[in-house]
Amino acid sequence: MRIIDIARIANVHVSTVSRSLNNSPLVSEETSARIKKIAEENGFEFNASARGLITSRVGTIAVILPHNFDQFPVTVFHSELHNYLRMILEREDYDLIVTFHKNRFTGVNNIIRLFKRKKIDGIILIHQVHDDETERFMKESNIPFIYAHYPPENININDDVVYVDHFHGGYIAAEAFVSRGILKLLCLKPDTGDTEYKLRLKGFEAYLKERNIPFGEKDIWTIPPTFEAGFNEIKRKKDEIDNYQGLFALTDFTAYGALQACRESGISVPNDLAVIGYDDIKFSQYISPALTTIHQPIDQIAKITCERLIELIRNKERGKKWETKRILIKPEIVFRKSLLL
Amino acid sequence: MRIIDIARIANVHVSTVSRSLNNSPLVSEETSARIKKIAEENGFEFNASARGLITSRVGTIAVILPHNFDQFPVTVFHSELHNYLRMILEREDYDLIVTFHKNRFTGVNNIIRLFKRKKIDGIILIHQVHDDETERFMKESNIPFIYAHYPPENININDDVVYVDHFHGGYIAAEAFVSRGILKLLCLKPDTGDTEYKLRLKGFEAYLKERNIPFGEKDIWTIPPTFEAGFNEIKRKKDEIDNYQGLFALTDFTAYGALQACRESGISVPNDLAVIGYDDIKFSQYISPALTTIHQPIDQIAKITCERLIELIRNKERGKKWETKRILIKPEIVFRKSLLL
DNA sequence: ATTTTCAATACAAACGTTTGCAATTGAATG
DNA sequence: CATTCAATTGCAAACGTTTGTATTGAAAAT
Repeated sequence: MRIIDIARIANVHVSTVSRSLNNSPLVSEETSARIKKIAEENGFEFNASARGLITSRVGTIAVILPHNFDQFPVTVFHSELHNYLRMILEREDYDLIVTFHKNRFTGVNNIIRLFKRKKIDGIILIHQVHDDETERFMKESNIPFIYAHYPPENININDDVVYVDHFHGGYIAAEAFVSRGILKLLCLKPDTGDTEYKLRLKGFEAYLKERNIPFGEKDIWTIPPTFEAGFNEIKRKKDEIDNYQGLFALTDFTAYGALQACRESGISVPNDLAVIGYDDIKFSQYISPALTTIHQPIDQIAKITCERLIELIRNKERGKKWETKRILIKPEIVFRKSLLL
Repeated sequence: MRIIDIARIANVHVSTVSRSLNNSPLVSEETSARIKKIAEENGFEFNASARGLITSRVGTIAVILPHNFDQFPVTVFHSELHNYLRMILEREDYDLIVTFHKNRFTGVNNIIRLFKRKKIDGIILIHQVHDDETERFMKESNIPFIYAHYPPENININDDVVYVDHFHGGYIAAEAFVSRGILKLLCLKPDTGDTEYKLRLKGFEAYLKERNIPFGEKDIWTIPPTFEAGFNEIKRKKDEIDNYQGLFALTDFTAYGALQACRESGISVPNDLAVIGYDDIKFSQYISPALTTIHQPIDQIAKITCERLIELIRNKERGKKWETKRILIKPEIVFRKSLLL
């Protein structure tokens, strides 16, 4: 069923059908109603190829993921984010293509390729695109795009971005400890140097400084962001642990490792050592003891990102110039067993 | 850059360029080489819309997921599967559109809609499509499709399917217990009635029967497939647990709950009670004690599914009739702490 | 009664490919 | 030297839309 078939049935020209189905005001009410009825009855759907050929609008949004596919906890986070994005864009009738920045086999830049081939309507970047080629391409081809989740420190000042306030996350973690009289604090920090981790730590330190609570370099242990690293570090430095009352793990997964090491070493959580994680991966509520942690509002990130991107796409369609926006989401702490409310 | 631009540079007709870039034998070696060089230099990509308009082949495969999006462990499994699928199809230069069977807001059947609009090349179904409308549509429109992961009992005998041998999974679980002299066995079975669970149980029972090991209705506890249900059931029937030496949880997540209940109830795993789960979700290696479980070879499922689907697509393109195939993958047991090797 | 205006509709070109068929080569055959 | 043939290449229609412009007919303005 094509619009020309509908045209024949309705006894009008194809262009009238096209206009009707696209809600153009250039068709009379009755004609349009008649056409829409016929289309409805026949389960008509536009041929996206034909349409895309002319309009370059194909009803598809691309999500670009970073390439650390096999780093387990990262994957969980991205999958969740992706699921939410899909749910939201479903409502708007957009399809979602998920891809990595570069094809690992051919080395081809997927963003550029996708856009050339399919005329993607918009792009959601879940990681920083560091290379100039891509950035230039996106700017030149005027594709609406938005960064999601990553802190804007890494991103061009003029790009749109929706991000979580990692500084604040660290800040409220410190607050949670201190307000409970837990003052001798230790931090497990990933060694990957990502900005988000740095910000979490800065927020943490900022609060402690405000309250004049001693916290220095020696209280920051830098390790890989893995279960194993968390486990080993706590086991290895078991003796030093006795000096601390609270542990802030900058990612949940390290916290799990630490928790296990504590159990095996006879350190009672939260009595001997209170623990706060960061991320609120779904498993954190099932681990034992259930982890108190800073919740990353994935659903919010997804929702706001989509809304903003769709706004950008609409702006572009109307040829409207737009301001870039940086939208900030405040994380919250969720209390469980590893640090009681 | 369009093929006509390349044609001008190469001083040939567009049709020659098209044929060259599509590896048609109707172009001489030198001409073709010249054309390909120019295309390469200019970073040429076909316009998928124009191409799709004619060929109905757009380089897109759709993955249809079930709608239990928010059931956590299910999501993890699907996300992993999806990730693998993406990796593999990336190599073949297919894009992946992920969608649910029906749009939850509009009620529109996404499979039918997608195919009408975009002329999807092939479909991977991660759940059973129960409704006749979809099934009829797929058959009539001759779309290559394949079921992945679900047991073929639910699926039309004439459809392609790649699935895991759940029966065998149950069988080797029983074998693992029995060969270690653990004979008084309990099974935690999900109450959802999915065929895969039934098969796992059947395999389990089959082995026990072979060995004349008593195992009856009272040894099967039927509960929701959740962490909480596993936890509560064990806590509630704590006294009865003393009669058992081994627990087979038909899904890892229930096993996690059971493990936690054991810890809180002073039941030592694996000494008092050995535990085997099913799925091998990534977390099973981090839970404490690490879970011995039946591994679902997600990577294999993904790989084989893709290979077969691509074969189906090729067959269709060549107008070849093909036999349907049912491909079976054997799961394996992975030993950790909850039942020692 | 004639012209102007306007809403509604029709016409036709364009989007970038693919592909059956025709035309052109140059060489091989009779 | 005329003919056949195969290998290349060119031509043009087709795919299903969108959209600027032209046409229509009737109402409004002169």
